[in-house]
Amino acid sequence: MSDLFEDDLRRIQVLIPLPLAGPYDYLADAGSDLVLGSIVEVPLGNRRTTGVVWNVEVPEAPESGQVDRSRLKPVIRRLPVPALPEPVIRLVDWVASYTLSAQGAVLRMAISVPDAFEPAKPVIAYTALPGGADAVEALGLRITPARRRVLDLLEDGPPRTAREIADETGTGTSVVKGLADGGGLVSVALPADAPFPEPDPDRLRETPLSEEQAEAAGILTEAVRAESFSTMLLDGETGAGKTEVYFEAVAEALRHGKQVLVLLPEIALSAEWLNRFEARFGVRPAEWHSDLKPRRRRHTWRAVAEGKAKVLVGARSALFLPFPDLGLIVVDEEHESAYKQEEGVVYHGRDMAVVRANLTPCPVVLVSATPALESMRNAEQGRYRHLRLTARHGAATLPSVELVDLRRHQPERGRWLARPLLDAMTGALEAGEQSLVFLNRRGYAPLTLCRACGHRLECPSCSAWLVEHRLLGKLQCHHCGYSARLPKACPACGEEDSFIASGPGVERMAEEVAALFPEARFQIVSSDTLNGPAAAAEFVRSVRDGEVDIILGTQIVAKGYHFPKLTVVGVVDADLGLAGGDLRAAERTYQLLHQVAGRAGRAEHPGRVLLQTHQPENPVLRALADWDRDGFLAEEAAARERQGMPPFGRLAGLIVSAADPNLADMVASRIGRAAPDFDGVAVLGPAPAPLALLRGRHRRRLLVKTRRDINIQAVLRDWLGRIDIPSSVRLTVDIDPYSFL
DNA sequence: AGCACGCCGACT
DNA sequence: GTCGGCGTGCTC
Repeated sequence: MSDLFEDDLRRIQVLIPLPLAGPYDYLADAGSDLVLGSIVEVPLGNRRTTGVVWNVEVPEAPESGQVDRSRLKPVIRRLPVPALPEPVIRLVDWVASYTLSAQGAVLRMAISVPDAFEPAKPVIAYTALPGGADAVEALGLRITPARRRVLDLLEDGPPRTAREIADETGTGTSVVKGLADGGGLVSVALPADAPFPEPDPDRLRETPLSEEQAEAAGILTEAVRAESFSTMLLDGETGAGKTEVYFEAVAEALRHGKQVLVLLPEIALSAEWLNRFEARFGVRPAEWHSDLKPRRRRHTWRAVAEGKAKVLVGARSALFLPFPDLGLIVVDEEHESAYKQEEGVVYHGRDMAVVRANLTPCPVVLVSATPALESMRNAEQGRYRHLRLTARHGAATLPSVELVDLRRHQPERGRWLARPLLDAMTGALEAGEQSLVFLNRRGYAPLTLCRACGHRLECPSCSAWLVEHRLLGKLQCHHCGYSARLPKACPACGEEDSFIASGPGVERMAEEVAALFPEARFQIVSSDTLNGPAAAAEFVRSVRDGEVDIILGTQIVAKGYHFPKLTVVGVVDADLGLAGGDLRAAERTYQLLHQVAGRAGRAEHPGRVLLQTHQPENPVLRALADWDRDGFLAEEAAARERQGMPPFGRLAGLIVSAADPNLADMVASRIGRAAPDFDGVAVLGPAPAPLALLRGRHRRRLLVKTRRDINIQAVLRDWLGRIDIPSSVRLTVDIDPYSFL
């Protein structure tokens, strides 16, 4: 290679969206327009891949372990999309460092949009030839029945694609192609993707804000105008009008030409939210979630990157979208554990939203009726500005919450609803009102066992019982995809038809309700029955229109919906989430049951909530009965502080998993033996993880607890970096674990 | 994530 | 004698 040639090429770094620890070095033309964040195509092995320019000024440092210049390959080309904004690049670095993940694995979350980097292909659509069928015939084309239907369809209406024409006329696309090739149709190129309409910040509001709302909205809009980083906790009961308040901040960002990101935990269920947004701003926002079709996904990604999508509502992965001009982030239902990603890069969407806002910089608003303990603590410490909304809308009052002591009010044998709840439901039914029976268990029964020998049906690849789903006629594992029919004979003792269901799920509750209230119309609502926005919308409509008397629901009904005629909420087993040694069991149970309770009596009708429990003296249940959220949080915080648990200390979970149980044990104990031994760091384990077998892999767990002033990532990097881990063994690090599974 | 390399069982 | 199973390791 001549010196002249080498001088024209400079060394740059490109991060590739593969689980690689850092960027690779490539060569680029000295005069090329590559900048930090440019999206490029590069050779990798014998294939090509997409990557992002991570560093444009890399000095030659031959002695430093840098890959030798002679091994570097040149960048193939820059792709025709805007460069990744710098805050996104810094976010990727930050998340990788915080979660101890490979940088490339984090980048994948930001650019895993197949084909988004090429100009969109125009869509060809067809319209009728002027002159109709006669004109077509004049071209020498025969008018077959199928062709006739196509021409009739295109007589009026907009241009349609070949696919649409085929579907609407019951032919194949070949008929359309045949006509078009012969010149019998006019083809037009549609703009590839319809542009995202601009939300109108100044569309009239229907209801003016209350004084309290206006004050909170004023603080938020002021933060938006400041265009600097700040965090606000918008805290108020369901029905207090939190959404209207943050919509004002969204409007203010729009007036300043800024983009807005709204994170929601369950995008599929947010038809309600989208309708409210549309009512306020006149158009629907852009959406981002896992079931977007690839085409829509690509279009949305580009529209965000080009600054054309002004408001985007999305699930946690939307955090990594390339907003060039972000002016506000909202995290609604900030306490939701759905924000925690548990697979791959393990991160918490709410926390990373705060980081994203800091790097941008822009304000971030965390919104909840039951804020996470961490968020409350940050508010108390003055790190977050705490905005409280205290009034509930209109005439609605808080529901009354009663504990039903199951030791005193024992349901009949084989039944789960106790007398006080049954009476309340009867009352609602007679008054023409609705009830919700809440049980956070999908399916018919959580456990199926053999009457003859006691054998329990278990998942072959997880340590979990198979759950009977009678509606599907299947047994299912809720941790992997395993599904099977109920066997005729017991696999352990061979006895036939010996299986009995043990314990209730929502399907079984429906059976009980049907037996006790034969005249009532009921509906089961779980993720099995509510699989998609259309089903969710239909459910909401049928309840609103009074077509349902009793809802049997899992946690899927806990959020977002308000039903004016729902006056009784019964929780079948309020103790369900409290069992087990999970750090956040109490907090999560409180949040979930508070939210479920909030479904009762939202209009003029006062609501009644009945919590069935075996431990009415439990602080979580007492706090629920007294509607004393802050008292509960204070008590919970004190307990965590005593134990040095988050947010008073730092916690990390290490999960070692392998197909071979002995190998998992060996590596786990190797890690345990190498554990650092110094003040402020405690290591528990290794022990079998709560799900000791998951998807065929044996799992061992260690918990690392450190003082708050210790950099737990540095401790882990140093410790784990010295351990030799065979490639068949996987080590997952979970910083700030939420569930201990 | 791909894809090649590499070392042990059933076949034209 | 080969074709091919997927375990292991590398990609600037």
